[in-house]
Amino acid sequence: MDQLSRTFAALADPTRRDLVARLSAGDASVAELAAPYAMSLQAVSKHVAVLERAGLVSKRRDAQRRPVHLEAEVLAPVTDWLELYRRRAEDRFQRLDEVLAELAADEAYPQTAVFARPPRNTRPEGTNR
Amino acid sequence: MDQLSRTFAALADPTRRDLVARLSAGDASVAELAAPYAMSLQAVSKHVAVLERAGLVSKRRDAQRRPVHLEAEVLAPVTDWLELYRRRAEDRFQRLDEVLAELAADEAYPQTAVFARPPRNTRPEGTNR
DNA sequence: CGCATAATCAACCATTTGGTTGACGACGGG
DNA sequence: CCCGTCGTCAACCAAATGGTTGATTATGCG
Repeated sequence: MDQLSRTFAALADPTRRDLVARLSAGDASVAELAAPYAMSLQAVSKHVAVLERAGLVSKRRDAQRRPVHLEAEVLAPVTDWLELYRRRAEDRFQRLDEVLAELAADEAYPQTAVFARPPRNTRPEGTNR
Repeated sequence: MDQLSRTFAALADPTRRDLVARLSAGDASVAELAAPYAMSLQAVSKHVAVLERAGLVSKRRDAQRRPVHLEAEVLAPVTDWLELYRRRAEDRFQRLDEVLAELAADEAYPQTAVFARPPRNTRPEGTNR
């Protein structure tokens, strides 16, 4: 699994998002993290391990405790990905010449609408597994 | 499953992210979307359904075709969530008085480090399922 | 009408996921 | 030294995921 998939998957769980939220306020041990939840310590330990595999979190070593630290900078690429395609879609939506082109296309192919015009650009990123 | 989890989960798959990327360039039918992949049309249809359940995509109706349209605005809450906690972590990292407070705490509780000080704020968002 | 195309539905399968309980290893305090 | 705490490892389980094939439903074209 690629990095971006691991990160999105890690954040797709409400418990793990809550862990990230709490860790944004400061480091915490696994036991401290586990306390509020109605689930076993082992389950929380697994959640932390998922965050760690995604690079979202790291563990120090302090006696028996393993203080967990949020690596907030790895959130940036995720934001970047989201913003790239959100902006791309909105830019396209707002461009006037595009709208005019669609009108022209509607005249040329009245029954097959906009989407059916000759393909323009497909697969901006090669990302099939 | 909550909205944010559905969105993150939808984007955790490379094929689905590729679909979003391609749809950011314009609407496309399911068959058009399926063409580049080494998988069945039904599989792609399922992927589109996942995106639709997450609200990332909508389908129009045009004869037999179901042109798929990217609803880019639902990406915004995801970006907002990410930026909130990234910024919170970085702000904390940069605040000088925080650093001084940690030093003071280290003197008060020498063996139990920073993370073990009296809890400050836990659970900014109630999000355990 | 009858056929080809677009898409979904349905059943099935293998793998992953999120949780459990139980056992174990590492460490520090009395 | 021994006990209690912190954390992980291992095995297990139910449910969700990502794919398959086969059948079914709409729709437009000749």
